[in-house]
Amino acid sequence: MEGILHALSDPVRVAIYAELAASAGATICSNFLRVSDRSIPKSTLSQHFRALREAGLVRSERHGVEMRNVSRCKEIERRFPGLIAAILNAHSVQATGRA
Amino acid sequence: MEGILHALSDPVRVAIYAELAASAGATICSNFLRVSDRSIPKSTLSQHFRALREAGLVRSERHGVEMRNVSRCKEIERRFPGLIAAILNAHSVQATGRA
DNA sequence: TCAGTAGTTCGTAACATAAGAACTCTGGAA
DNA sequence: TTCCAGAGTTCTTATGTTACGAACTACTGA
Repeated sequence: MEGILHALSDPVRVAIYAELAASAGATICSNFLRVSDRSIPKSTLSQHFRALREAGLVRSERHGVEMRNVSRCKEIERRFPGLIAAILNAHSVQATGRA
Repeated sequence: MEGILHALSDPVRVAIYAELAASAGATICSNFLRVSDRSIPKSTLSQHFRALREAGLVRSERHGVEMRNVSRCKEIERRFPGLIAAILNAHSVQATGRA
Protein backbone atom coordinates (compact mmCIF):
# COMPACT_ATOMS: atom_id res chain seq x y z
CA MET A 1 0.00 0.00 0.00
CA GLU A 2 2.80 2.41 0.87
CA GLY A 3 4.26 1.32 -2.45
CA ILE A 4 1.14 2.47 -4.27
CA LEU A 5 1.15 5.87 -2.61
CA HIS A 6 4.83 6.28 -3.20
CA ALA A 7 4.53 5.37 -6.87
CA LEU A 8 1.69 7.82 -7.36
CA SER A 9 3.35 10.62 -5.41
CA ASP A 10 5.37 11.48 -8.48
CA PRO A 11 3.75 13.88 -10.95
CA VAL A 12 4.98 12.01 -14.02
CA ARG A 13 3.91 8.62 -12.75
CA VAL A 14 0.48 9.71 -11.64
CA ALA A 15 -0.07 11.35 -15.03
CA ILE A 16 0.96 8.16 -16.80
CA TYR A 17 -1.19 6.05 -14.53
CA ALA A 18 -4.21 8.30 -14.95
CA GLU A 19 -3.94 8.02 -18.69
CA LEU A 20 -3.49 4.25 -18.57
CA ALA A 21 -6.49 3.90 -16.28
CA ALA A 22 -8.63 6.07 -18.52
CA SER A 23 -7.79 4.25 -21.72
CA ALA A 24 -9.64 1.06 -22.53
CA GLY A 25 -6.82 -0.72 -24.36
CA ALA A 26 -3.08 -0.94 -23.85
CA THR A 27 -0.64 1.91 -24.31
CA ILE A 28 3.01 1.59 -25.19
CA CYS A 29 5.76 3.20 -23.13
CA SER A 30 7.01 5.56 -25.80
CA ASN A 31 3.63 7.25 -25.90
CA PHE A 32 4.79 8.94 -22.71
CA LEU A 33 8.10 10.35 -23.87
CA ARG A 34 6.21 13.59 -23.53
CA VAL A 35 4.04 14.03 -20.40
CA SER A 36 2.21 17.20 -19.33
CA ASP A 37 4.19 19.17 -21.89
CA ARG A 38 7.47 17.96 -20.51
CA SER A 39 9.87 15.69 -22.31
CA ILE A 40 11.06 12.64 -20.37
CA PRO A 41 14.30 10.84 -21.22
CA LYS A 42 13.87 7.21 -22.21
CA SER A 43 15.88 5.85 -19.29
CA THR A 44 13.91 7.88 -16.78
CA LEU A 45 10.66 6.75 -18.34
CA SER A 46 11.77 3.15 -18.09
CA GLN A 47 12.43 3.62 -14.37
CA HIS A 48 9.00 5.18 -13.90
CA PHE A 49 7.39 2.17 -15.53
CA ARG A 50 9.41 -0.12 -13.36
CA ALA A 51 8.17 1.74 -10.28
CA LEU A 52 4.58 1.41 -11.46
CA ARG A 53 5.02 -2.31 -12.14
CA GLU A 54 6.69 -2.99 -8.80
CA ALA A 55 3.90 -1.18 -6.98
CA GLY A 56 1.51 -3.55 -8.74
CA LEU A 57 -0.25 -0.68 -10.46
CA VAL A 58 0.49 -1.73 -13.99
CA ARG A 59 1.03 -4.86 -16.01
CA SER A 60 3.32 -4.76 -19.02
CA GLU A 61 3.86 -7.28 -21.75
CA ARG A 62 5.97 -7.32 -24.82
CA HIS A 63 4.25 -7.46 -28.14
CA GLY A 64 6.93 -7.65 -30.73
CA VAL A 65 9.21 -4.73 -30.34
CA GLU A 66 6.99 -2.74 -28.07
CA MET A 67 5.73 -2.96 -24.50
CA ARG A 68 2.00 -2.74 -23.92
CA ASN A 69 0.89 -1.42 -20.56
CA VAL A 70 -2.44 -1.72 -18.84
CA SER A 71 -3.52 -0.52 -15.42
CA ARG A 72 -4.51 -3.09 -12.81
CA CYS A 73 -7.32 -1.01 -11.29
CA LYS A 74 -9.63 -3.95 -10.71
CA GLU A 75 -7.15 -5.97 -8.69
CA ILE A 76 -6.27 -3.01 -6.50
CA GLU A 77 -9.92 -2.15 -6.08
CA ARG A 78 -10.45 -5.61 -4.62
CA ARG A 79 -7.75 -5.13 -1.96
CA PHE A 80 -8.19 -1.41 -1.31
CA PRO A 81 -11.69 -0.36 -2.27
CA GLY A 82 -12.03 3.21 -3.43
CA LEU A 83 -8.34 4.01 -3.20
CA ILE A 84 -7.51 4.32 -6.86
CA ALA A 85 -10.75 6.13 -7.67
CA ALA A 86 -10.08 8.70 -4.95
CA ILE A 87 -6.53 9.30 -6.07
CA LEU A 88 -7.45 9.63 -9.72
CA ASN A 89 -10.25 11.95 -8.81
CA ALA A 90 -7.90 14.08 -6.70
CA HIS A 91 -5.47 14.10 -9.59
CA SER A 92 -8.06 15.42 -11.98
CA VAL A 93 -9.26 18.00 -9.46
CA GLN A 94 -5.71 19.15 -9.22
CA ALA A 95 -5.04 19.10 -12.96
CA THR A 96 -8.12 21.09 -13.89
CA GLY A 97 -7.85 23.40 -10.90
CA ARG A 98 -10.98 22.53 -8.98
CA ALA A 99 -13.31 20.14 -10.82
CA MET B 1 -1.75 16.45 -3.79
CA GLU B 2 1.49 14.68 -4.64
CA GLY B 3 2.66 16.05 -1.31
CA ILE B 4 -0.15 14.27 0.49
CA LEU B 5 0.59 10.94 -1.17
CA HIS B 6 4.27 11.33 -0.54
CA ALA B 7 3.75 12.17 3.12
CA LEU B 8 1.50 9.17 3.60
CA SER B 9 3.73 6.78 1.68
CA ASP B 10 5.87 6.38 4.77
CA PRO B 11 4.79 3.71 7.26
CA VAL B 12 5.57 5.81 10.32
CA ARG B 13 3.81 8.89 9.02
CA VAL B 14 0.70 7.08 7.90
CA ALA B 15 0.49 5.38 11.30
CA ILE B 16 0.80 8.73 13.05
CA TYR B 17 -1.73 10.32 10.77
CA ALA B 18 -4.20 7.47 11.19
CA GLU B 19 -4.02 7.83 14.93
CA LEU B 20 -4.41 11.60 14.79
CA ALA B 21 -7.38 11.27 12.47
CA ALA B 22 -9.01 8.70 14.72
CA SER B 23 -8.60 10.68 17.92
CA ALA B 24 -11.08 13.40 18.71
CA GLY B 25 -8.74 15.77 20.53
CA ALA B 26 -5.14 16.80 20.02
CA THR B 27 -2.12 14.55 20.51
CA ILE B 28 1.36 15.68 21.40
CA CYS B 29 4.40 14.67 19.37
CA SER B 30 6.13 12.66 22.06
CA ASN B 31 3.19 10.28 22.17
CA PHE B 32 4.67 8.85 18.99
CA LEU B 33 8.20 8.19 20.17
CA ARG B 34 7.06 4.61 19.84
CA VAL B 35 5.06 3.70 16.71
CA SER B 36 3.96 0.20 15.67
CA ASP B 37 6.29 -1.26 18.25
CA ARG B 38 9.26 0.61 16.88
CA SER B 39 11.09 3.36 18.68
CA ILE B 40 11.62 6.58 16.72
CA PRO B 41 14.38 9.04 17.56
CA LYS B 42 13.17 12.50 18.48
CA SER B 43 14.85 14.23 15.56
CA THR B 44 13.39 11.81 13.07
CA LEU B 45 9.97 12.20 14.61
CA SER B 46 10.27 15.96 14.34
CA GLN B 47 11.03 15.63 10.62
CA HIS B 48 8.03 13.36 10.16
CA PHE B 49 5.79 15.95 11.76
CA ARG B 50 7.29 18.62 9.58
CA ALA B 51 6.50 16.51 6.51
CA LEU B 52 2.91 16.07 7.66
CA ARG B 53 2.54 19.80 8.33
CA GLU B 54 4.04 20.81 5.00
CA ALA B 55 1.73 18.43 3.18
CA GLY B 56 -1.13 20.24 4.91
CA LEU B 57 -2.24 17.07 6.64
CA VAL B 58 -1.77 18.26 10.17
CA ARG B 59 -1.93 21.45 12.16
CA SER B 60 0.32 21.88 15.19
CA GLU B 61 0.29 24.47 17.89
CA ARG B 62 2.31 25.00 21.00
CA HIS B 63 0.57 24.78 24.31
CA GLY B 64 3.11 25.58 26.94
CA VAL B 65 5.98 23.23 26.56
CA GLU B 66 4.27 20.78 24.28
CA MET B 67 3.03 20.67 20.70
CA ARG B 68 -0.56 19.66 20.10
CA ASN B 69 -1.35 18.11 16.75
CA VAL B 70 -4.67 17.65 15.01
CA SER B 71 -5.43 16.23 11.61
CA ARG B 72 -6.93 18.50 8.98
CA CYS B 73 -9.23 15.86 7.45
CA LYS B 74 -12.11 18.23 6.86
CA GLU B 75 -10.12 20.74 4.84
CA ILE B 76 -8.60 18.05 2.66
CA GLU B 77 -11.98 16.40 2.23
CA ARG B 78 -13.24 19.66 0.75
CA ARG B 79 -10.49 19.79 -1.89
CA PHE B 80 -10.08 16.07 -2.53
CA PRO B 81 -13.29 14.28 -1.58
CA GLY B 82 -12.85 10.71 -0.42
CA LEU B 83 -9.09 10.73 -0.63
CA ILE B 84 -8.23 10.61 3.05
CA ALA B 85 -11.00 8.14 3.83
CA ALA B 86 -9.78 5.77 1.12
CA ILE B 87 -6.18 5.96 2.27
CA LEU B 88 -7.04 5.45 5.93
CA ASN B 89 -9.27 2.57 4.99
CA ALA B 90 -6.51 1.00 2.90
CA HIS B 91 -4.16 1.51 5.81
CA SER B 92 -6.41 -0.35 8.19
CA VAL B 93 -7.01 -3.11 5.64
CA GLN B 94 -3.29 -3.48 5.45
CA ALA B 95 -2.69 -3.29 9.19
CA THR B 96 -5.26 -5.90 10.09
CA GLY B 97 -4.50 -8.09 7.10
CA ARG B 98 -7.75 -7.90 5.17
CA ALA B 99 -10.55 -6.03 6.92
C1' DT C 1 23.07 -9.88 -41.94
C1' DC C 2 22.05 -5.19 -41.25
C1' DA C 3 19.45 -1.27 -39.73
C1' DG C 4 16.11 0.76 -37.01
C1' DT C 5 12.88 1.03 -33.22
C1' DA C 6 11.55 -0.01 -28.23
C1' DG C 7 13.16 -0.67 -23.71
C1' DT C 8 16.65 -1.80 -20.14
C1' DT C 9 20.91 -1.42 -17.48
C1' DC C 10 24.94 1.01 -15.76
C1' DG C 11 27.48 4.79 -13.77
C1' DT C 12 27.56 9.08 -11.62
C1' DA C 13 26.00 13.37 -9.95
C1' DA C 14 22.27 15.61 -7.49
C1' DC C 15 18.95 15.19 -4.06
C1' DA C 16 16.48 13.19 0.05
C1' DT C 17 16.31 10.79 4.48
C1' DA C 18 17.77 9.00 9.21
C1' DA C 19 19.54 9.78 13.56
C1' DG C 20 22.97 11.54 17.07
C1' DA C 21 24.61 15.92 19.05
C1' DA C 22 23.87 20.35 20.14
C1' DC C 23 20.56 23.75 20.29
C1' DT C 24 16.07 26.72 21.57
C1' DC C 25 11.90 27.57 24.10
C1' DT C 26 8.84 27.23 27.88
C1' DG C 27 7.29 26.56 32.63
C1' DG C 28 8.26 25.52 37.26
C1' DA C 29 11.28 25.36 41.20
C1' DA C 30 15.02 27.37 44.33
C1' DT D 1 16.28 36.24 38.89
C1' DT D 2 18.61 32.10 37.91
C1' DC D 3 18.60 27.36 37.09
C1' DC D 4 16.70 23.03 35.55
C1' DA D 5 14.06 19.65 33.06
C1' DG D 6 11.09 18.46 29.33
C1' DA D 7 9.39 19.04 24.37
C1' DG D 8 10.78 20.05 19.86
C1' DT D 9 13.95 21.82 16.35
C1' DT D 10 18.24 22.40 13.76
C1' DC D 11 22.80 20.87 12.29
C1' DT D 12 25.84 17.46 10.47
C1' DT D 13 27.05 13.44 8.26
C1' DA D 14 26.39 8.84 6.53
C1' DT D 15 23.36 6.26 3.82
C1' DG D 16 19.66 5.80 0.25
C1' DT D 17 17.17 7.20 -3.69
C1' DT D 18 16.51 9.44 -8.18
C1' DA D 19 17.57 11.43 -12.79
C1' DC D 20 19.57 10.94 -17.06
C1' DG D 21 23.29 10.13 -20.64
C1' DA D 22 25.78 6.27 -22.60
C1' DA D 23 26.02 1.80 -23.69
C1' DC D 24 23.47 -2.17 -24.00
C1' DT D 25 19.73 -5.97 -25.40
C1' DA D 26 15.55 -7.58 -27.94
C1' DC D 27 12.74 -7.79 -31.81
C1' DT D 28 11.34 -7.06 -36.74
C1' DG D 29 11.57 -6.08 -41.44
C1' DA D 30 14.44 -5.24 -45.48
